[in-house]
Amino acid sequence: MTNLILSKSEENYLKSIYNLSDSGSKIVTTNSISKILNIEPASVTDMIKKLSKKNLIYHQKYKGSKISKNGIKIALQIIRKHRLWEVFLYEKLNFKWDEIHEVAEELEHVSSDQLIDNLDKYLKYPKIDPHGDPIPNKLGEIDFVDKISISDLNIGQKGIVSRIINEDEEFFNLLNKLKIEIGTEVKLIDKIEYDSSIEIFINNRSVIISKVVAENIKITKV
Amino acid sequence: MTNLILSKSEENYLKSIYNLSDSGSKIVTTNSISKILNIEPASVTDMIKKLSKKNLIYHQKYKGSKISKNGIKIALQIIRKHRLWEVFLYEKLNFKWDEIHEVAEELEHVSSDQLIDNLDKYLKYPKIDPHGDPIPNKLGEIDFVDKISISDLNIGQKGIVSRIINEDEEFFNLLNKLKIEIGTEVKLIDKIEYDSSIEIFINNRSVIISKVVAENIKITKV
DNA sequence: TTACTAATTTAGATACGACTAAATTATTTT
DNA sequence: AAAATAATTTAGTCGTATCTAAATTAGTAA
Repeated sequence: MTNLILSKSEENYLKSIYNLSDSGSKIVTTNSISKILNIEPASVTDMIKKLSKKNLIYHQKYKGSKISKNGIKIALQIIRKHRLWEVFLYEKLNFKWDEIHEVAEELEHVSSDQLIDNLDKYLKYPKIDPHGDPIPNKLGEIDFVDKISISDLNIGQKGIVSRIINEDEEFFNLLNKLKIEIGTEVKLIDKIEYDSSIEIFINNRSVIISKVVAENIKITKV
Repeated sequence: MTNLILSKSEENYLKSIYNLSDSGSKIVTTNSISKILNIEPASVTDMIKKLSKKNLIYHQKYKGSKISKNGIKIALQIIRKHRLWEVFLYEKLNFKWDEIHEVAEELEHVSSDQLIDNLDKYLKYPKIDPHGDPIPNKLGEIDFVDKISISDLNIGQKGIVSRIINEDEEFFNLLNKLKIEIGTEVKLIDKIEYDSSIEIFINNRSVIISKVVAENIKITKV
């Protein structure tokens, strides 16, 4: 039963539920789906029933939803498409880092296995998208990803920027100004208790970044 | 009033009406739209009312529909997207000539000017798609196209294959076998009155092709 | 443990884009 | 020119995906 054809809406719900569920492990509330998709809770309830009937999620009334094995499989294929298109837009069509998400949201719903497989090959089977998020392969296998932020380093420790969360332009401009990108080496110099901002050494100089910024920059320790 | 946002359905109707109208000049019947889109005439009538209200077509009850200036403009932008995606699929993703149409039908509805403009640039501003159909530019300007088929040549005259109509695999295989593609030179040797098939000289040998095949291969005289 | 609040679901409505059946108009044939 | 046929439109219905308002349930605080 893998070959259901899902509507664009169903795909969007499933993807959101997967994203909210911490790789399928957590139960997701109706409200959280409502917020992330900007759709009223009552409408979310309707769709939950639909996805439940198709065995893509399990749902307990008033308790929440959990994505099924098959649901995860399908969600990963949608995420695969999204991220491959992001690579295409970024590398081939010269889109900026903060411009790719919106267009990929549309492209991900074009359904053709041949299209995605050939695109994957054309892009030389990329492992991560331009934000550093891992791209599931054809089988739905995915490298799980660092959850360590810069602020989790101890003073004096180094890391490599591996993933940047957040799509918006302001954040993009800031990263650009600081010359922070995937692969950049950072070293934690100091934690400022007062406002939880941190001082880092990066590109041969030290800068202070706020707590929020630090949390959106994930790293691999070195 | 150029910046209407149209649904996928509206776009498909508009494109079909344009295609059936001989570049906007002819009046299009409800039935012909019904046939080409595989949608019941009653439903077509509904959509005609909608497009009429948006001034994309003019409609006279029981008489037919004519696409408006603005309708043409929008239709050409959809066709532009379709054909650019066809070039992409054919040249970059190694799709076969007969596989591109279906996927391009979906991709053409992704709406982002930046996407199409950058794709156009990436493909080096192609003038024709893999079938030889002209690609409208950003302004909607389009090179009009040869309407001469091989069978319109006189005996002994030569032409260059400029356009191949028809998407289906059988036809594709036949062209492949005969090594007919865009740019191939053909010479008319004889017209066979009995069944209107014709004998042509092509790739250093003579072959006989049926009337239907001949009509679907358009040429430029040399 | 009861009452309040927040989350969720139910009920009923709407827009879209399709359908069928029936009515109307146009066209063709006799 | 009337009758038959074909094309088109109208009327009414349906599924999808959304909404609002009201009812129900769960969780929290008194």
